[in-house]
Amino acid sequence: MSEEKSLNFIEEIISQDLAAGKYASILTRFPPEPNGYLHIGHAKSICLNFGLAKRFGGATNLRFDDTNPTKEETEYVDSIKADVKWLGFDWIKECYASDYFDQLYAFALQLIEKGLAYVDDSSAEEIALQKGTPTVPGTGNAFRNRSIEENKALFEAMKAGAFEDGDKVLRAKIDLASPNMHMRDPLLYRIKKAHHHRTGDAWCIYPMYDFAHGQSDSIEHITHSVCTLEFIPHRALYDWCIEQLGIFPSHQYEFARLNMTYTIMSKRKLLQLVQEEHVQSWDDPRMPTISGMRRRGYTPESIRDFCERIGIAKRENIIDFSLLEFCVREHLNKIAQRRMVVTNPVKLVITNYDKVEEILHSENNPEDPEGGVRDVPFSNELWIERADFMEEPTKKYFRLGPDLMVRLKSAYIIKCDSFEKDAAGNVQTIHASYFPESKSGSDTSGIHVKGTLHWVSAKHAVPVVLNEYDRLFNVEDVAGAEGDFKDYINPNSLTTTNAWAEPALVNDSLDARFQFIRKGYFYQDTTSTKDKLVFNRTVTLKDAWAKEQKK
RNA sequence: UGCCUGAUGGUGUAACGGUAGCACAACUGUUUUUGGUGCAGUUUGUCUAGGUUCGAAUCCUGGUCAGGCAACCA
Repeated sequence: MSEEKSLNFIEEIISQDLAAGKYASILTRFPPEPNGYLHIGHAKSICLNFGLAKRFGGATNLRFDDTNPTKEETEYVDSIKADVKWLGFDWIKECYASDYFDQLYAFALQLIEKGLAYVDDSSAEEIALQKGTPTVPGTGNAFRNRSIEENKALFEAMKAGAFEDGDKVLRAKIDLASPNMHMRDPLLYRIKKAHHHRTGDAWCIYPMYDFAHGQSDSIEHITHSVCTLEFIPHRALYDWCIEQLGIFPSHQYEFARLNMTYTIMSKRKLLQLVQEEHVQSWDDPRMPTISGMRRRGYTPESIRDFCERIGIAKRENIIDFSLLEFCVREHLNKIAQRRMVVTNPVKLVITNYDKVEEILHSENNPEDPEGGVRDVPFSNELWIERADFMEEPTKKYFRLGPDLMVRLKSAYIIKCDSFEKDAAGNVQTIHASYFPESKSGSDTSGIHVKGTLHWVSAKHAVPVVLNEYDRLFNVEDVAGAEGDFKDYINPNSLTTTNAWAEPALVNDSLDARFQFIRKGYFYQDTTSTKDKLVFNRTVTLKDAWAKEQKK
């Protein structure tokens, strides 16, 4: 822990609490509802909650906020656990709000007995109407004055299944004129005759968020309950419940959720993308989900680094996607194995190469002195990138063209002597001669060239499929843009191409990170097999030449 | 018309009454067998009007702007 780094406002609070002796140690929690897959916004919360505990010597619970059976599934529980683990965090306890249903029910009874809760027979519409508006106080109804005995009997009957969905609700009796809408007799329990993924059909009444979350925190003795800004108005109710029940005083603190350019962070909208098949699945590499990012090739380290860099504050924010890309490039640059892959090939024939073939050696990672080298076969017929040849080169073009010289990476310097075109006028074959004394590592040619090209020996090349991704949306602020967010979907977010790769890739591990030289960072897709290698582009390399060309 | 948050370069985030710093982005230059990486550097900022103070991004008052608050969702 560096003393240089300043504390964010939550760390500030915790260190003060600890210094004041308010707690012996801290306990945080990460409380997802298992109704979808985790996304990068959750990663921010995960890194915060687990990071806080780690930093201050505490622990973190993983708690599933499963109080709405109609939206939640075990599939989501499993994916959430896998994602948190993959990110590199361990919870001390795995908890479920549904484990507290008995206790929560008892709490509700306590409130009824204190005259602080009542059963209301009104419809949802009537209740909404009676709540008034932010500027007009709400009005009560006759149900508000039911006796404690009647409320108790009615609530017990609710639990016993005597009523149907929507017939009755349990509400707290607080203040119908409160300037805080959430204090205007909020709903505590509703009837839902639905199957719960964990409690099955044991219950037909389920607590609302406001009656489950704070109490769950309290039951677990969470010291610092950290959530996002939209829960600020709920805090008064959170505190009210804890106070009236006289239970462990957990405290809620709020920070601004993550927003990022060119993507969305709403579970509802992400679900829509999946259901309407704008993407293939929750773990589609274009999705901002943890599982999508994992499949795309992001490393947990880079995501943690990103979450560290964006900081924690209370103001709304929208983070440049390029910061995430910076983080993943920085990590991958250090660990990725370099390989050569040609995507849009054109044939290069070395006319004066009189050997059949030879094995050259190329470093696996110039950033890693221990990284070693690999064998790369070389022969007189190679594939190079079509974009690396220009019939009439411009001034700053450092690649191949008539009479121009370049180095073939880890091989020889060559000079273009001639080229052939097909009937359509496309360059088909390039003829070049090589300088035997310019061999990499033992170059005595004295020739200096500006450009170095990647290449693949044609007869040794193996076919691979590349999935190259672009941003999912074509506006920066998708959530803030007018109209339907789906109008801004980038129709070209996925490009799949066939390419030629050097043979080493066939024997590489499925989990290895690659940099295809001059192309970008790639990671094998979950569908990849030895017979059909499929790679996903995690992120491109920075491309100064592309920028230059745009000018 | 109410209540609650917040406002520092293009984007984030620090500075806790005492030199507005850091990162990303952008732009130079340099190194380089990846137009990658590395290295050096440049540009750009305290919402506004008053007040307190020797001194204000920071404290006070008014204003402006942005976001949130009424779901039998979390």
